[in-house]
Amino acid sequence: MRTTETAPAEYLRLDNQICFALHAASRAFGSLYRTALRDLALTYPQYLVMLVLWEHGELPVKKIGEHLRLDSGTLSPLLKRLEAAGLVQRERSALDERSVTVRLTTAGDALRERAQRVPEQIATATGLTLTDLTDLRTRLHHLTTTLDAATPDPAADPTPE
Amino acid sequence: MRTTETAPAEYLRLDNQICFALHAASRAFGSLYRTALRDLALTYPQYLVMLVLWEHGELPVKKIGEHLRLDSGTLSPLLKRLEAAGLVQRERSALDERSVTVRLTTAGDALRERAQRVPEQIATATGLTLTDLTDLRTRLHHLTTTLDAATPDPAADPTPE
DNA sequence: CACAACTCAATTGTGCACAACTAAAGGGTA
DNA sequence: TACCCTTTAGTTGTGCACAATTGAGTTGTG
Repeated sequence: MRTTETAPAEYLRLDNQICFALHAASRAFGSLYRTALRDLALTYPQYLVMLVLWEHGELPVKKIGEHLRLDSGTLSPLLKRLEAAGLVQRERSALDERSVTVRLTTAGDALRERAQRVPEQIATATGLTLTDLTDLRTRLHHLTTTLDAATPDPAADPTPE
Repeated sequence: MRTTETAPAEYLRLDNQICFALHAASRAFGSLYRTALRDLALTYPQYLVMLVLWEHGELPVKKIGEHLRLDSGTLSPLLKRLEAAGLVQRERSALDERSVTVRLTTAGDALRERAQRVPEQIATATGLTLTDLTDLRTRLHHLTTTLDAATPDPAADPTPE
C-alpha cells in the first residue's frame, strides 16, 4: 500500500519543479547582475530603482513601489543607501508632508551613462535571441499578473459580510 | 543632442524588463506559496528542502545544497529552524566527521501527507495548462544552466597564468 | 471645528541569499 | 610522522522581502 497515488504525483511533482525553476532562474540572474553591477557599486534591486528613476526622473516612494511591486519596508532602507552613496536625494514633499520625493543627483544621473552597457552584457549571457527573450518576458509578465490575481491580498478585508 | 542612441536603447530596455519580469514572477510565486504553506508552517525555501528530503530520504547538507543550488550560509540556519520545528534531525556522520546528515523525523515524514495538496493549488493558480507549465519549466531550467555557465564562479581562480 | 478613516513613510522583527571567513576533519606526499 | 591542501559546516556581516505596527499628515463628514 502506498501513501500516494502515482497518477496525481506525476502531475504534482511537475509544478514543484516549475516553482523551483523560477526560483533558481531568478537567483542565477541575481548572480549575473551582481557581477555586471560590481563596477557601478549597485545591487540588483538598487539597479531596478535607478532604472525607474532614470525613466521617470523624479517620483515619490509610493510610485517607485508601484513600479517595482515593493513596499516601504524594502524601499526605505534601500533608498537611504542610495542616498548615502550620493545617487539620489530624498525630500519630503511640501504639498503633502506624508510623501517623500526621490530625485536623482548629478552623480545619479551620470551613472546612467555607465549603466548603458549592462543590459547588453546580460542579454548576451542569456544566450537567447531577441524573439525568445521577448516571448519569455511576455509569459512571465502574464504569469505574474495571474498569480497576483490568485493571491489573496493580506491587507484585504477577509470577510466583508 | 542625445546622450543615448535610440537604436540600442530599444534593444537594451527589453531585457531590463526580462530580468524584472523574472524577479517579479519569482516574488509573486513566493507570495502564493506563503499563503499555501501557512497551514504547514513552512516557508517556501523550507518547503523546497522538505521536497528534497521527501524524495531522497536522508542527505548530507552538502547534497541538499547541490539539489537546491544553496550553500551552507543559507542552509545551516534554515535547517536549524526545521530541527527546532521537529521536522528534521541533524547528526554528524560517524564515517566522515565533517559531514552532517539530515534526516526526516516522524513528524517531518508525516507532513508529506498534508503537503500533497499544495502543488495542485499552485498549479491551478498559475492558470496555465500542463503543457504550458512544462514548456516554461524547460525554458527556465535551460536559462538557469546558461546563466550559471556565463557567470564567473567567485571561488574560481581569477588569473590562472 | 471635531473626529474618524485613510494614506504614506518609516520602523521592527523574521527569514532568505550570498560573500568572506573560521574551524575541524580528511587525504596525500615527502 | 609531519606538512599541506582540500572538503564540509558553521559563523558573520550586508542587503533584500515582507508582515505588522507606528506616527505624522490628509481628507471627508457631521
